[in-house]
Amino acid sequence: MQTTPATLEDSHPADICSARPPRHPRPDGQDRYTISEVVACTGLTAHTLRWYERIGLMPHVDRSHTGQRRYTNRDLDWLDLVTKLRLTGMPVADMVRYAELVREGAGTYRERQELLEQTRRDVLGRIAELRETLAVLDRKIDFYATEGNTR
Amino acid sequence: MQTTPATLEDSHPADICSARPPRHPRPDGQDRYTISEVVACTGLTAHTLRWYERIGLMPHVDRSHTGQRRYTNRDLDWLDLVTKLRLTGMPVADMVRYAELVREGAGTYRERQELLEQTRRDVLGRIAELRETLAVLDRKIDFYATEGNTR
DNA sequence: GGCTTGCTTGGAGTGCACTCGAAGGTCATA
DNA sequence: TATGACCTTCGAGTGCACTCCAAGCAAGCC
Repeated sequence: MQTTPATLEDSHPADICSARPPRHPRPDGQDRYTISEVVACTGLTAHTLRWYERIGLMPHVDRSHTGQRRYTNRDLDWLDLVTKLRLTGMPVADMVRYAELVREGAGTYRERQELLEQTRRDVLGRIAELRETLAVLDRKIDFYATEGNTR
Repeated sequence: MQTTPATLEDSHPADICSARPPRHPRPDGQDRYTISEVVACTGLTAHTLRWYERIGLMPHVDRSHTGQRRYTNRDLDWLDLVTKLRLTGMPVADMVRYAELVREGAGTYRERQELLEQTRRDVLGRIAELRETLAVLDRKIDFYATEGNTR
């Protein structure tokens, strides 16, 4: 697929197996973001970020010497995935399950694949539903545009 | 647009302005469904149907001489629309607003049109998001399929 | 030292969309 | 006429995904 070695997949729970255009605010090596920086670049709230960690949806985030969270680029990528999955309507519990599988290492590849394939089917179904709804909306909008202008 | 006269649009709050393939269980005239019949053909629960009425999301449903609900084909069409709008993620409060506009009559055509156009934009955005997510899922699934098989 | 800003924790609270329960009335069939 | 399924109302309860709060620690600055 690409150059990312499989070991990288398991070296840290963040599960970066396919590179996006890596628009990280800082290059790897200088990536120690405070929670408010992560808030600024993800749009999530600090409350939500801490809550994600509490429920096991985030791999354990690194801390500063005073105990404050320091997020990495990898954490940002993970949050990006979580955000996308959330948009599909995937329940948080299922995402936690996926996070657990990632933590368990390479032995769970098959199960992860199945989970994502199920999600993929859900997304396709959802898109189909939305298309149908769009058709209804278009008919109604057309009606209002036509009838609304003739009276 | 089609043969449905504009007056029909306002004759009853159900707002049937664009005909779907009218797959109604019974022809107009014999359309007096009990709540459990509506449950069977919409997939909504009786609780939800009563609740929709309580919060003003349903036009007032006809009653039998003993006070039991009797739904019409028009009510079924309205529920179909509501179900579709719900799938778009539209908040119930917004749907109630739309229902109010329908109840107010033809004078609200423009506002209804704007509301639906906004919804339309939301749906398009949602589809775009889902497509992006789909791309990420495909890349990840591909990774698991490839890496998973070589180990 | 005092002030402000930003962070920590655990637990409690919120808003949405249902979902259920209790108490009782109605209706078709045996 | 009696049984049981089905209906009514209103109010309370549930589950999810946050969202907020209080109390307290730490760092930077005047």
